[in-house]
Amino acid sequence: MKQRLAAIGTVEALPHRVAAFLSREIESGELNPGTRLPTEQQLSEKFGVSRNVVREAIAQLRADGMIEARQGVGAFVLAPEQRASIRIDGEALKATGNMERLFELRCILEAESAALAAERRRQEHLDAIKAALDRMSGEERWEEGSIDADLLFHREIARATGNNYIHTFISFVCEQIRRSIHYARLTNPLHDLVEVNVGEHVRIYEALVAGDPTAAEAAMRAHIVGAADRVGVKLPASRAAHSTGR
Amino acid sequence: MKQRLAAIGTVEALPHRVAAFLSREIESGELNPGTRLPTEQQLSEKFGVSRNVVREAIAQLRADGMIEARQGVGAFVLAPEQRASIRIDGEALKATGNMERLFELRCILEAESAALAAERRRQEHLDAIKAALDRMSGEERWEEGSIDADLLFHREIARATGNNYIHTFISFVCEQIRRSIHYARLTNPLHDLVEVNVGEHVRIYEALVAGDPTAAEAAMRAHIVGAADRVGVKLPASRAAHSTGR
DNA sequence: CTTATACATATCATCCTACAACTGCGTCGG
DNA sequence: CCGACGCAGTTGTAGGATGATATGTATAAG
Repeated sequence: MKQRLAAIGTVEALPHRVAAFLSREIESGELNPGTRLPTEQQLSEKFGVSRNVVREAIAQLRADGMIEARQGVGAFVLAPEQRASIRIDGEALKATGNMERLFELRCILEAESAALAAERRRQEHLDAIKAALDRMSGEERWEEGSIDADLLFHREIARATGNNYIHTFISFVCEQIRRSIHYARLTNPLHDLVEVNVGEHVRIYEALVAGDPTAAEAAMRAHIVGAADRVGVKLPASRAAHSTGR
Repeated sequence: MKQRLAAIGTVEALPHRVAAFLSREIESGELNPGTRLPTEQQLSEKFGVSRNVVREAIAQLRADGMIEARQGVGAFVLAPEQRASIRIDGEALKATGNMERLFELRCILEAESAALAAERRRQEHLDAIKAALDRMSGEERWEEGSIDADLLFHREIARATGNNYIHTFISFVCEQIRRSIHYARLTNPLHDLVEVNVGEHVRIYEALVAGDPTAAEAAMRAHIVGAADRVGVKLPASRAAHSTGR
């Protein structure tokens, strides 16, 4: 039996499609942890692709920790608890509503990150953050260069926390948001809001210099709510707006 | 019969080794973002493996968002900012200090998560959380079953936020921490602390039922600080301990 | 009958060759 | 000058062949 893989407009590579198919089957519970996958031979026949393609797909899933392959035996589905890594695909962000959720997550992470950074920042961190801020305010319009500087500003703050995980997560989230900005600029004229954006960043920076966690957190929350609004994302009514510190 | 040599210290699979090699080259900056990788042909000669192996290695790196392959052109190193996916390797947690950082991240995420859940939880969420709590307190000792219930408790709270990303992140972080628990139990007798653990969970649950975000956040912070301490992780002196709400 | 050895089989791991699809660039003809 | 075309190089896919490894099964020794 030959199964047709979803062939949406874009020409996604075959291995990716096979991996996505199997991944969905695993996530949805159709393939319980512990069960053995069909052999590569069977899979290649089922999907109508070469074994090479199947192998690449399985290699991906194995790298993601979803399955384990034992030579001479077969490939087995691993329980989520056994997985050694996490991966979040940027593709999934395109679904409606995900942008709001992502901004919400960003708000949580960055607000706390700003507070931690205010406590732990050293001079070198402040210098790096200041440099990004200068690059940002030097630009006339809010475009490629200044957006880079904008994101760098946030990453540098994350770095100042001294926590690599926070830095990694925030870097990732920021990059996802960069894409939405790129998209939003096509429909909205955002240029005249540069001063507002810079002003928000300056307030964050000043709080960091002062070493005031509460002020830094409040400034960051205010900024992210504003930034979300500027790209057309309405944060759900929640504590995200309560930028009153603790 | 001649005994078959047990393959102890099994060699890592070839694709994995190639991927690790290239990955190190990229991370260390020897291969700058934007540069083109050698062709698959050249790489297969360089490493003395088949092109197939090289392809699997590249497929892994591509899945990790490290490189981008364009048909007819070549494979290019992506800047960290351009990566479309995030992956955290469980192996890295073994490094000293990483456990503390992970707990810190967990504290941030879960505290806010609890607050959001207190606002948005529906009856079904409360039921699920209560079920996990009951399963946990039903156990005599803090072992496999009750730890499962413990983590389920936290995942259900994350689910109650209605934000998939939060749920995903917390699920992952929790699973990493489960391992540290398993390890910590080998050296520390933790059993007599069950009541403390359950008590902390009950307070979180009650805050959720009451729909009190501030109390939920405070209870969660207190719990995580306590949990970290019980598995031998000392959270860095920080606002993490200021469970005074906002 | 029990046990151990040898064999057969199934499966993944790797290698190999060939071709298709695509890109970039130079060439050639207008 | 310039556009159409073809060529070489590269990745993507196909399919077979062989090696490595685990598992089951039949066979022979005790």
